Amino acid sequence: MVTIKMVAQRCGLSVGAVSKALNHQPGISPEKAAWVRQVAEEMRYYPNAAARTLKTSRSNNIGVVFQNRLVHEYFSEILESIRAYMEKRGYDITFLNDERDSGMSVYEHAMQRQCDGVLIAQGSARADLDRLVQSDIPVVAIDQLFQGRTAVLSDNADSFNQIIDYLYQMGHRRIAMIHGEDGEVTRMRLAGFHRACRKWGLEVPEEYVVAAKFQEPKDSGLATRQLLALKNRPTCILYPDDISYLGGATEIERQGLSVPEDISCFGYDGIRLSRLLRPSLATYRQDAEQIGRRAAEELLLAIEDPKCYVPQIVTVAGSVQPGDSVKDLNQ
Amino acid sequence: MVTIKMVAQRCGLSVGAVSKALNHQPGISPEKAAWVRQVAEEMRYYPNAAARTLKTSRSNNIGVVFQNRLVHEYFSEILESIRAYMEKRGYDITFLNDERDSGMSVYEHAMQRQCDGVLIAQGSARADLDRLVQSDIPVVAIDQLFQGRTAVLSDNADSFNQIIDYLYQMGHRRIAMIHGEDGEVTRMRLAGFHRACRKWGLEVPEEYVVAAKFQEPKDSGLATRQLLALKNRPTCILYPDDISYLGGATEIERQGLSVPEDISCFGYDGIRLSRLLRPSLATYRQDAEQIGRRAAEELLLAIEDPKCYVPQIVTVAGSVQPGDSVKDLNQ
DNA sequence: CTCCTGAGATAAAACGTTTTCTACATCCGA
DNA sequence: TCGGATGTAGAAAACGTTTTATCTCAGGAG
Repeated sequence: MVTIKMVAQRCGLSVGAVSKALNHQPGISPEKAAWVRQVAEEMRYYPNAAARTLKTSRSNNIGVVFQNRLVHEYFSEILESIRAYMEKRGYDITFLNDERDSGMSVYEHAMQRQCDGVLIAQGSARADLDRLVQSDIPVVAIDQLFQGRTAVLSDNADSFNQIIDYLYQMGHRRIAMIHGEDGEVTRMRLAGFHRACRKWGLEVPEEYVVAAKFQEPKDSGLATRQLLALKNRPTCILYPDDISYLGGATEIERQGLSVPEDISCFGYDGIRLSRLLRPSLATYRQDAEQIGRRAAEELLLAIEDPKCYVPQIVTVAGSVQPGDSVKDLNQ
Repeated sequence: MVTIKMVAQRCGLSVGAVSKALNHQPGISPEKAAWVRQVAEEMRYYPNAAARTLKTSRSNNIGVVFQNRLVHEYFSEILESIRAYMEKRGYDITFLNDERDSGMSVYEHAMQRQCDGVLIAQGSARADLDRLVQSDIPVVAIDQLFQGRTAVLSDNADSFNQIIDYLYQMGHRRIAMIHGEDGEVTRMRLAGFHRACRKWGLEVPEEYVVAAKFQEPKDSGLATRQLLALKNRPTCILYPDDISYLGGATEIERQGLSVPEDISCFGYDGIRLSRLLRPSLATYRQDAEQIGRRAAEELLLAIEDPKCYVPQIVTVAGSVQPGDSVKDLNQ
């Protein structure tokens, strides 16, 4: 490790002078400063992160709490987007885990590592997060709303406006919805769904709305069976995510039916795979890349000027991705 | 932030004494030490990571270099497994990026952050990694071989032993293989494929082996078209990964053929999705969870006793996951 | 010629730990 | 009773920075 002391020695200057030069601070002549910077670069000097953090209490490190949702493509994309953006801005990212043996909370973990800010991209464990959210560490949440904190998410309500528009134009009038666990996202989606249906004058029998879990093909399979058993069967089923659709499709086939001939299906997320399936999956594509980037941007704003930062709810537009899983009933 | 000084003050002891108590070091009476620890816990004291790192030059932080493969389920699973294990062992993980604006290499980045060790889980950018690999930072690589460094990967050669056994028993004699980019993994797989075919006396015409890229449906689609155009068409096609299979399946359907009636297909990886497809995908399931865990274990061994650690190549067993995409030709 | 000003540089403190070195009792054996 | 172990505690240095306060030395004004 080459330290600032070595650079100072080589330059024949004091440590303080070198520090000023490297940080572009006054108190050293511009020419000498430039020279020092050049020498430092040649020596491949990079300031020790720990020392700098200790002194300045800024770590250039942001924490991400992610739970185990890493394996869902939608979240992976978000994380990748965050990573790429933060990297460009000179920040590292560290996973913040709650389940440590030591009874450390996420908040304490973040404090201990002196994270400049934290991104929350998970649903459960609210209790543990509260402490963090109420602290004065800058926080931005994804797909989740916290009092007084910025949240970034798809326009879940409006998405159903687009979706129902699309389905209506395809001639669908009996549309059922399988939704995920309760939470802001689900509530927004349900509201959007009902509003959009009302707009077109579509009736939504109570039994057309059935609960399942996100990303659980088995659950959505069960829900699908329920819907298929109805006397007045829907012509189209909306799934809470693309993976759930796969569970539904399995069930549909098991009943001797086929997509989209006997029943149409519509996903959510628009993971890469949806386009590769046969029939290709009509779905609502969430712009994960954008969601991640916006979240990162907001967090940096909050970090750089906490006093002036005003929290807000940022919605990111997605779009209907047409596909063969929805039959055109007009023909 | 509650510091050790506050704890010392509260206990009426010196900072040094408290430090010894907390770290279970001699030089303080056991009873008093226990009491100090209790007080510290009550005060919710957690040692400042930066200060500790600065002093001890151990960060309890390990670097992971991951490129943009985050969005591939196989790698996501590995990462998640690593994360879970490291967390249990009290380590945090930080992404190490090469592409920083500052001309910092991965090595310098790891040094700057004082990473106790680094996990490499990517393919390209060898040049940049060399410096890291040749340093004396503990390193473990996944799916990649470095001179004198531990590598963890599936038994790519033996996997084809199992795969060909399975296919042979299903009556297949003409088996084609689409493989990914050149590299250890691909080389091992090709060798294993040829060896297994020889074992069963299967002839492998040159045109049965065609190159594509990993995780690129379009590429594998092209390769598939090539294979389908052969006079002596194979009865089964092996794909470099499950996602590539999807590209192949699209092409097969486009030609008016169907899986598995006209041609059987076999994937690689065994991502969750493979079981949800219809027809379900026969594939080789890599034990990503185990791969991640073993890599993490090895890295910690290397960290804890660098002198005694001996690098090795760790192969993790996977298994054939049968599926409907392979037709039983015996019937 | 002296005094003041201000720029440019240094010295030193501080951040929160760990660790080494030193000091002080206490206890035991002679 | 005294000297030397022994065990417990404190003081202080160090890790590599940043930052504040202090110093030095020109140069210009009076």
